[in-house]
Amino acid sequence: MTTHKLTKLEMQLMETLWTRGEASIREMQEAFPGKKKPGYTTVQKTIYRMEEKKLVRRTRKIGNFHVFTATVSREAAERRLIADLLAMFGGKSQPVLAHLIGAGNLTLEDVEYAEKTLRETREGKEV
Amino acid sequence: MTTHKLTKLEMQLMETLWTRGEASIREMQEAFPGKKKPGYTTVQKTIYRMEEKKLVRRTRKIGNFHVFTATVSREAAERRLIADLLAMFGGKSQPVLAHLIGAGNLTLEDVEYAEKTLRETREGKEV
DNA sequence: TACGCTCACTGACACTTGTCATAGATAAAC
DNA sequence: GTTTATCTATGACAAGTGTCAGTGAGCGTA
Repeated sequence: MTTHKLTKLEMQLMETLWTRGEASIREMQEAFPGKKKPGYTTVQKTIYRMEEKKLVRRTRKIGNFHVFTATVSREAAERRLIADLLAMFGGKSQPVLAHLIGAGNLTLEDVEYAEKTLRETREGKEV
Repeated sequence: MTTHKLTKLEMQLMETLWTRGEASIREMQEAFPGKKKPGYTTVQKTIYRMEEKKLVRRTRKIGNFHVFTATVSREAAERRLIADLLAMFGGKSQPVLAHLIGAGNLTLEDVEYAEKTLRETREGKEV
């Protein structure tokens, strides 16, 4: 159940795989967000290592190159990141929430929605 | 303004410094949470490195040993962790919030409080 | 004062990660 | 079929981190 903890670079590569379903090394490198794309071989090496860690898998070969797919879900990877962050906060979510609000990019609507969800879950449990 | 990103071990050592104000190597090692305390020299080495990174400072010497203090605030360190996590989520807080709720250790009260805070902030801005 | 315990400091090691460089294979174009 | 461009695959390196081991210094007590 417990997946590896992904680094930022790994997450960015996975992003392409998660949204497209599959991609080649070159595609992942060119789809890289932001200005600073890593070199081709950097992406390649990283993907190879992710392959050893069973995070991705090469599914087929088109002409000269391989096509990769993610073998862990975005949900699982993200969950792992959150779990690790929470561990840093002694397991308490509240301070994390406070920081998210402090960061400023959490709207009132987001929180209202979260509250509604929580309330429904609680009611569901109480029944 | 941008502090170093602290590791889990570093955060746990800082925890002692933040709550007590100051501590010796031995104190930090013994105050370590959980079952698996790192060895004395491990803590020592880590603190020395944190000293080089200007995260802690030795303030005084009692008898044989040194007493350390944090030179970065808990707020700043935590903010940095959140910022880095958010970067992994493409800068979007909402999915993080969703995971926090999914993790289950975020109470309805926490969210209600957060909502109130947000609402007040918004009203403050609109006035 | 001499012994023993604790601490300081340094060096070393294994792993992980991001980064290149290079050599060999292969497909595509002429 | 030979050339050219693109991949593959492997090796190397510098940082950063967690972990120990060993050596030397200082304090306290008998």
